[in-house]
Amino acid sequence: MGVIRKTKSVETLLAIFEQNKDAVSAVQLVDLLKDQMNKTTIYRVLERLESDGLVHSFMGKDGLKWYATCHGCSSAQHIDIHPHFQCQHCGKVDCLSVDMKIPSIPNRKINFSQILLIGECESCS
Amino acid sequence: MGVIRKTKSVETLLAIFEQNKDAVSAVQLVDLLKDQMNKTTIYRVLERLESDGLVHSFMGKDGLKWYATCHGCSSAQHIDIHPHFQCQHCGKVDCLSVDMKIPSIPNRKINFSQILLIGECESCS
DNA sequence: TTACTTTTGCAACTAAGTTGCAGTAAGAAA
DNA sequence: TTTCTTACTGCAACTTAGTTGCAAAAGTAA
Repeated sequence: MGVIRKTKSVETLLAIFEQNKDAVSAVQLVDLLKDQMNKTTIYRVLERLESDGLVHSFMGKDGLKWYATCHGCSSAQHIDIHPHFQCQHCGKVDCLSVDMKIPSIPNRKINFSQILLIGECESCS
Repeated sequence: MGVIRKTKSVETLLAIFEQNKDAVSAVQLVDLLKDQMNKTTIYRVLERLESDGLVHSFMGKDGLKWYATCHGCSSAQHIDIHPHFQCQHCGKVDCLSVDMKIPSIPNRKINFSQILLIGECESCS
């Protein structure tokens, strides 16, 4: 890990994440890039980008995997844990920069969290 | 909705939820009951129980659907929204009775939330 | 260029959850 | 109790997200 080669696929995906402030689902990427690269490649590149700390992943409300760029993470640690928002109507997801206090729970060690707020986005309400 | 018949399948599932304080995944139920009822039935009964306010569902960290009994909900409204905890090692999930403040986000209407805290449970740490 | 290693494409697979339809059983009405 | 209606169930086939194994291609360092 950490030795990512700068291949065409990697550059293509990174470019998409740079342009895109919102999160992008794996499914969207597979569809978007279906003429340019194989879906297996997409899933594997995303895996590599994540383990390298360039993007982070989380689950959307329907059990699909979403990805977005990281800020201040590395392969050693994903510190950029923040809530996400998903619109019930259009399905769009984005990262929120608010920070929510994680309570401590007796007898359990909490390592990270996935907070998804669900509702209506600006264009849908 | 609201007109649930008390069939054998419904009673079987409700009995499991009564015995079980932890949440149960659909997959676990399908496996547990594979000799007693069809998986289609399980998914459909769960759907009915949820829309009737008897159980609530949410996504686990691996994108599987989990269910747990509701307290104080009805078909009209699922008020029993609380965080869940999932153990990274054994995969077990349970409902937490802490309550977390949901921030309000400009330009977005938040209807509900899915908060999953991930870490190590008592028996795994 | 050579040699080595990572990355890619392909095809086949896995697993969760869904759908359509015909048959069965709850339970209200007679 | 029997009848009738409608909800419910089982089956088989399907859909879809994501994974795996392997051979071929492309990075990279020397």
